[in-house]
Amino acid sequence: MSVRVRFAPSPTGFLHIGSLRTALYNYLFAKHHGGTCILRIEDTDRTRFVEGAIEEQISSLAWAGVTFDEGPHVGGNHGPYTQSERFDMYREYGMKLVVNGTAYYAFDTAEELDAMRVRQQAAGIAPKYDRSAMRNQYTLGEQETQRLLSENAPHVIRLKVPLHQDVRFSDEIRGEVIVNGREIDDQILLKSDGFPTYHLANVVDDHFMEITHVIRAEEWLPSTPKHIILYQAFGWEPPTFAHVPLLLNPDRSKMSKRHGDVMVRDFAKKGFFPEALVNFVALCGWNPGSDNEFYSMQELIDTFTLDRVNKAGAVFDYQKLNWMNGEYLKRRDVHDLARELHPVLVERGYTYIDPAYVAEVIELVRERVAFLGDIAEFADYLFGDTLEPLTETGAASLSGNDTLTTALDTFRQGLDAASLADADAFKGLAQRAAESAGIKMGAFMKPLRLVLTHREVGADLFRTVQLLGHTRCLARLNAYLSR
RNA sequence: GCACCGUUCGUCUAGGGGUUAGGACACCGCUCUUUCACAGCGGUAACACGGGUUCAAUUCCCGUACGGUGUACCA
Repeated sequence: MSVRVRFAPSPTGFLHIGSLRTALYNYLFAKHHGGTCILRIEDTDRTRFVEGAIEEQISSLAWAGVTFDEGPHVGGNHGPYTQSERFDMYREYGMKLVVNGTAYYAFDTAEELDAMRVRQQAAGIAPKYDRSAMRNQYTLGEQETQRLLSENAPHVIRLKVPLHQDVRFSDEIRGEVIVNGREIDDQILLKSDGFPTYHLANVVDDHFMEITHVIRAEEWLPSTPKHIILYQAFGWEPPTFAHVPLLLNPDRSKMSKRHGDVMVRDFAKKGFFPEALVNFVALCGWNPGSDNEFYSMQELIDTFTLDRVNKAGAVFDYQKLNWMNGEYLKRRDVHDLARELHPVLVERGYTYIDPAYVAEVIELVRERVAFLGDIAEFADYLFGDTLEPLTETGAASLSGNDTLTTALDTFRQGLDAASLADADAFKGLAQRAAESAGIKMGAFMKPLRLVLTHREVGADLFRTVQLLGHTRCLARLNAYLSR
């Protein structure tokens, strides 16, 4: 049987980085096995629906390179792929369970349920639907139940959990999991608004969409026994489950907004390369058993297996992600990068943005920054005519030093006299200028950089001079010397 | 509280009955290009604890501790 997996987000907002990883693992697993990766929208909670969320999530996924073979946006022959469009199915299958005695009607109000939980907490017992004391099919009797139903009294359908039975399943990542039936709540399957809960919809859909492997976040592990019971109640074969570990905050709680960016769109906006993010996130909780840390999507597909997914949650290390992005910056094709950087340079109003020139600048400085966008800022003196003002300490280090001024002036005259073209020639010129003024080369380079770029750090100085060219160097030297 | 899941350097991880417990990020140091960086080299740093099993346990088993998740008419 061919592998079929699904990623099933709910349209409640932007795509979370943890969701991206779950989607990625599904995608990698499917592609590794030549299977099918399906997108399903779980929009059964009408109160949390966010307009545009589906489109945003799909585009975030596509940005990262995760695409789907079936889904609301691409079709497929197991649709519809949006749960709200499958509304009738859930009612139908929920009713089948009522008929076969594995689910039942309940009429409790929210207040009654709250009161029940308060009572249970006060008594020190686990909050759980009390089938024998609440208002339901069993306590009310068939007649009263039918009467309430005929009156259209608000009601839900609950799963009748077998109390004296261990529920067991084998998780691909965690192994055998066994839970006693008495620990499992009589979960609501159909809400009073007629919509299914996640639990029912998920099981019905996974069955009819012929899902073979459910790869989802660990937070679903505690409710999996309910799903197993549902499969049993329907007489269906459950899929294989694999619960992947959570992405964590530095304090080891579930990764959330409080500690930094968590939405995929935020990472994109910050300038992360999708390849770097995917590479990094794939390695958070999985690794192929090799020291290599760099994987293209195809290499991930080739090497991904569930048995190498870790059990423990992984703290999301932003610092290491930055490093990885820098590595991609160093490896990417400079001309592609120049093209990508172009709009930023235009926006900043720079004049020296010829593609070939920009590529040279990128080549020169990219090993010093982690983001492509940083280059515009880092090397602004190479893209524009005007310099940012000197810092106070920079200005102070230049002032009141006549020999330095002499050396700078000598360097300027040398530039003026000859048309030098390569970095070594500029270096020779600088050496002679320093020597004739009687200062060390080392003492000359820093001020020279300062005058030419108004920065204390930067790429190789003489390559910088070369890229700047005679005109701009002269202009800057003159501006300083005649201040 | 109860249930489930987890625990190798600060972080991501490799490993696995007998290893100098490996790599990466971060951090520190050194070297180098007569500058700042980059790079290269080196360093600090881990098997949560207690019992078993075994000739031998970080590795297997059981507890404990700690942490996480779940405990909704949310997903």
